[in-house]
Amino acid sequence: MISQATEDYIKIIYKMQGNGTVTTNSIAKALNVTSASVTNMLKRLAEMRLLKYTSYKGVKLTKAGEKIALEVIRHHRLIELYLSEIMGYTWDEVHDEAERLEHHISEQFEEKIFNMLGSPEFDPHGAPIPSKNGNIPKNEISPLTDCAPGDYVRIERVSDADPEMLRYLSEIGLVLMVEIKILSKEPFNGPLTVNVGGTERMVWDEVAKNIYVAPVLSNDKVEA
Amino acid sequence: MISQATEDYIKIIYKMQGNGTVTTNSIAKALNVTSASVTNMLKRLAEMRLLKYTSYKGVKLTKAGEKIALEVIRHHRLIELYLSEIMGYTWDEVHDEAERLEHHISEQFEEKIFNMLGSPEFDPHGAPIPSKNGNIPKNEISPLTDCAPGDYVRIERVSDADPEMLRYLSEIGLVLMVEIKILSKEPFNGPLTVNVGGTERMVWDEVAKNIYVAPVLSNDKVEA
DNA sequence: CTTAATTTTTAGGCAAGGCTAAAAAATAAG
DNA sequence: CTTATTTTTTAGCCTTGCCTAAAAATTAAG
Repeated sequence: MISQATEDYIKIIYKMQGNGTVTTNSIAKALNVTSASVTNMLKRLAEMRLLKYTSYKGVKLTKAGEKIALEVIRHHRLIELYLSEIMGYTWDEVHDEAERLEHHISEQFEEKIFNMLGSPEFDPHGAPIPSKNGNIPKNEISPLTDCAPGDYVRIERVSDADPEMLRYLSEIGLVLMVEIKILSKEPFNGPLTVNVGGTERMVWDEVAKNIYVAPVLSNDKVEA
Repeated sequence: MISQATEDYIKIIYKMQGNGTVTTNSIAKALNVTSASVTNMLKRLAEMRLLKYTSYKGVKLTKAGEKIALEVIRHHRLIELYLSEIMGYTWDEVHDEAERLEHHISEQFEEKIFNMLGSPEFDPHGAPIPSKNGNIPKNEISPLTDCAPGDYVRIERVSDADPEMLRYLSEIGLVLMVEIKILSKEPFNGPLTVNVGGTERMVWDEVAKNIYVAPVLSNDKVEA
């Protein structure tokens, strides 16, 4: 049996691999444990062949490690969607519940909710749900902070890290699939102004960096 | 935070308190650990004031211990019912899934499923679901083994201990709320014959002792 | 009432996963 | 290139829960 701690380490390492080198310290910060504990755990994970670990260098998941990461992430995101779609949770409530349940559901449970949800590809924050065999649905998105005045975009994903932020975002109407127009943008990571549902909103850096968008194509507009 | 092991001990002790003295050995057998482990754990549980423990004598839950037991049991039975009613699990599949999940759902999750299920009082095996404040719904039932020829009874509860047995019971139509007539009974714990849905069935002791029934009252019959 | 059998506890270990404090390695600065 | 700073690892310790083997207490049998 694979422990919850193991799953948590593997998952966080997988996520961090996406953006640069994974260091002992960064894992420690992400999991809120000491670096000494991390070193200790990394050795054990290496022994289990879930990752390659070179002292003082860094860490890289093996195929086996990645498989586990994807399974846990699949569980997490399916559960988030289930809580939101079927059980009436709001998008700021789902993360904490999913964080615990992801470690304890059976294959059968996973299959049931996957079917009940109609083989979904994205969770309530727009994050892709890895398929059973580890494929990750793609969608072309870029940070809202990269937009320029005049752009017409759709919100495709938001970070689920901070529930407070999620509540604020729904308050001002910045929710998934909403289309917004970029009105202005100040230099030096200054605030943007956007038009969302007819209202003009100021979106400064700390908020904007939680939001990812895709351009709305002209034929999409026609369809709508 | 209260650990899963703690919850498991408390729950099993609570259940065993119902039928006689709870001994170190009996706990060990029920949890499939050694008696030494049990002694060890009992000391810690006593320190936490979840039970009174007298060496070589026995064990008795405190109010605090009972409260925890009832919470866990409430979780377990609500989850079982949810899996069965909403997610399409069969009654032999729900126990194992609930056994893990019961330790990891939030108050919010509990409330949601409780409401989705319409404030239910009994789980899919007919076991009572303790209310939030610890009340246990009553229903007057007796073991099928106590029935006499001529009795006309309704199945109100079955033991959920053995999934195999549950599958067998549904196969032969002995499911919850079914009404059966006792046709005959042999002495010395011999088999009963019963009429279930027009079919005559033999029900011997090992099967019968999983089944609890209530007499069907004449006005119930009229209603039906 | 004494011996045998059973139950329970004690003693000592082990693995997981944490921690702190100190040592060692790597990196950055002068 | 040497010193300071930061990062990582070692060493040693702790708690939770489990184990085995042996000792002690209780219960049963003769």
